[in-house]
Amino acid sequence: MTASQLLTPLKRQTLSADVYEQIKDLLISGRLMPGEQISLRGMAEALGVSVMPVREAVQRLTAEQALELAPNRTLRVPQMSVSQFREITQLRMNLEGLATMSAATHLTDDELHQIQAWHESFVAEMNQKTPDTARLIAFNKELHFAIYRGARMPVLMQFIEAMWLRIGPILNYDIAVGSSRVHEGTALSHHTRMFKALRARKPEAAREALHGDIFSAAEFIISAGVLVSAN
Amino acid sequence: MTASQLLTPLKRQTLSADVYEQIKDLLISGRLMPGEQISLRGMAEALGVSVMPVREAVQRLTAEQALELAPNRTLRVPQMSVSQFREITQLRMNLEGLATMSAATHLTDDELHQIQAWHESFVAEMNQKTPDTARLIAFNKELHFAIYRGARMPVLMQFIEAMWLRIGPILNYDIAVGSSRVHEGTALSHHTRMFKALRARKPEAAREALHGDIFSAAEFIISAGVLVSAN
DNA sequence: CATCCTAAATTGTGATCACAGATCGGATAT
DNA sequence: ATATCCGATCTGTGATCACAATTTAGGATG
Repeated sequence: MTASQLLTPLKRQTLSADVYEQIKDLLISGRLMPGEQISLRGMAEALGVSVMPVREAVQRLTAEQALELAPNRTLRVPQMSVSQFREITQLRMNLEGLATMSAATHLTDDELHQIQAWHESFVAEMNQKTPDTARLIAFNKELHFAIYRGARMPVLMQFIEAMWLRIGPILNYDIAVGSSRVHEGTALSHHTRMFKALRARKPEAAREALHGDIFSAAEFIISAGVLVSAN
Repeated sequence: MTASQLLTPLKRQTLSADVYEQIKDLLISGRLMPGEQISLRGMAEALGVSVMPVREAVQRLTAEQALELAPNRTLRVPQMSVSQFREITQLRMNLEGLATMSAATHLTDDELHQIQAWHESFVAEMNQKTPDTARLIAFNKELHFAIYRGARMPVLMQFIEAMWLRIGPILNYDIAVGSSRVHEGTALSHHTRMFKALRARKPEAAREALHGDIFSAAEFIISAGVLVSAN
């Protein structure tokens, strides 16, 4: 084996893809608030590139409705209405439920251990005196996606990512307001039930636990009143 | 009402969106074959615009996996493997089934009549001595999407369109090879059952008819051998 | 002190040029 | 006649400029 084979390429092939991943991360981890404005030139300057790569990245995110072009020709993170959120919640229960059931029958032992590791990281952070909400969000995401990857359904995976991309900013708004202690306590029990069902290879039980997780989180978000009324 | 309100805008706001719709139509109606190569400059010249709008349109289609960038830096319509097609078929049954059930309870009478009109157009074309396959494909698409629009679920609608965009070229390859008489005969009975169930406001029955439609079409495509073996 | 109007700055969109990598073609050598 | 090499051409990607539409700032006027 030569030395060059040991190296992992430092730079991505295209700047556009790189910029896309960065903005996507900002959105999915919730560091961009709904309604916040984005500027092509501002982004380009902040990233040290020309506007071209930013344009293509933003174009793609706009296509995925993760960003929107206001009639005033300004880009911004879209607001979300209650009905939109309800629809996405219904689709999440359906699609992520399907992925979870498939994962229950396809997961390898290694993958199961990886999932357990993320679950334990989540629990550990919860037990801190002052849990870091950003880390909780991240661990929660890794836990869920580790499961979905085990479904062996790449197209489904893409749809799930698209939904998370759109609800990411909402989750942020939630933690920005603070106080989601109650919900996170219930999230824990759902995660535990889900993991045990996956380990026991029980698809229906795993899906039911997931449904409980998604549903309780959605109820919390809706009751928090961070969503706009009409479209 | 002034005269200007009667006019429908001839030109779209952005050329990019216009180009995107055109290429999307080419793909979804199946006039681009899997493996066929695309060139930015070629497309731009054919459409009479510069490469910029084509770049953004193609970028978006690549993100939706309706086009792919080969390692040789050439753009082409992706091939589809049997496993990919099977996954999309499963997701179609799930998502389009969900849309159909929702439509069964939300459809207005006007929308129901519109669906009937598309159905009858399909039947009429079938009864021609030499049915135009392109028209059959178009009527079939309009019929299905008229139903899905009635579901009142825009996010779901977007996912369904993304799936049709990816299987469009396969449908073409099918009709290009010719001879899908048998399948279309069965498609007709499924459509009739589906329409009657919708008119009777029976969600489960409508979904079952749709499942039959999708499943039989998928079986035909797979047995036709137009899909590649591995990824 | 409030209001209106004008000019400067900022927005996304489109066109053009430059560039590196890959492909294809033709000529040369064996 | 066949293989090989080298240059012309084509590919997508990135940067820069131009433009129209919009917003914003500021000054003049009531």
